[in-house]
Amino acid sequence: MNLNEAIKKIRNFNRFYTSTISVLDQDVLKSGFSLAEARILFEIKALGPCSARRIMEELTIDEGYLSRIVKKLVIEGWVEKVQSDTDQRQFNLALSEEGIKKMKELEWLSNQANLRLIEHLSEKQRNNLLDSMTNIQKLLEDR
Amino acid sequence: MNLNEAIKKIRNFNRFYTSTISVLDQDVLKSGFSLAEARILFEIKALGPCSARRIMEELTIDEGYLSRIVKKLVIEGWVEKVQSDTDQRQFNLALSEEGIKKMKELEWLSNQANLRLIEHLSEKQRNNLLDSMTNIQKLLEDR
DNA sequence: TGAATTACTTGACAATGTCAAGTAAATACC
DNA sequence: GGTATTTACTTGACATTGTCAAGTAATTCA
Repeated sequence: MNLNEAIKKIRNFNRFYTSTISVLDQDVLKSGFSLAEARILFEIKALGPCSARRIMEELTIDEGYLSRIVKKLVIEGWVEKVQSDTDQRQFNLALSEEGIKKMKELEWLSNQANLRLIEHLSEKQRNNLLDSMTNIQKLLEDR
Repeated sequence: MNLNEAIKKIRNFNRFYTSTISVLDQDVLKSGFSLAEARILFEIKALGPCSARRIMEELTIDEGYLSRIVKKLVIEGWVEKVQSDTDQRQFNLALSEEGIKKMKELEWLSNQANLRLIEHLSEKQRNNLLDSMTNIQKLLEDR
């Protein structure tokens, strides 16, 4: 297949996969969190207690916007915010008990959605799918 | 690989591929169109002259919002809107000359972005990549 | 014919995101 | 040590994006 055909095929796959993933995301976003809120919560979960600055290094997000969202998450009880001992300008952000529970729920929803994606496959097909994913990732990841 | 591991792997791939695609989209969205505008333009391009109603069948979008965006696209000269002969409530929406040119430009940008994605691959690797994509699509598309 | 439906528009508003100025703490420089 | 600069976060003002429901005119159905 020549380059032009290849690009066409890739764009086709991109369209297909975007719509597949967006279906998966719907469940998680039924949680009542906005996309930005969810991204921030996932980041805090992934990083563990961290500063807003640290989150900004990971996520492309406006500083003021982040500040306001964190404020909201704190008010709603998902996140706890404690001024840092070593630097009083900073705050340690961490999931509250409630937040941890909620994030587990979201993980579960996401897992269910992904399960629905593959539950119709045999084990052989499933492994085949995973191989293809690994393959794509390997080919595209170091550019 | 068992189901739980499989789901984990798939979620990992989803994260990877979302971020890959979002890099691709950035170029196109530098065109100055909002996401909604771009989606509508791509839809008009794909469908050819069509009504707003027809676009709503394809895209999930609020009726009023669509109406306003079309209005804006007409004012900016990308789209032409002609009242239908057979049903005076409807309007035929089509790309203008300018719109056609602009969309070709966007296609080109998107192709370039996708090219950058694969230009480091040998022909063999490229075919391998495409095979994997075809494979994933086949396994996931009819659920 | 007139009641219901359809296609689109508009007003009011809510949610999301951006920019720049502001505050206070930490660091750098002389 | 004092002050200038930088850093971390906050806030106000505003722009963009998206939603809901009411409104208008044309069409369809009974």
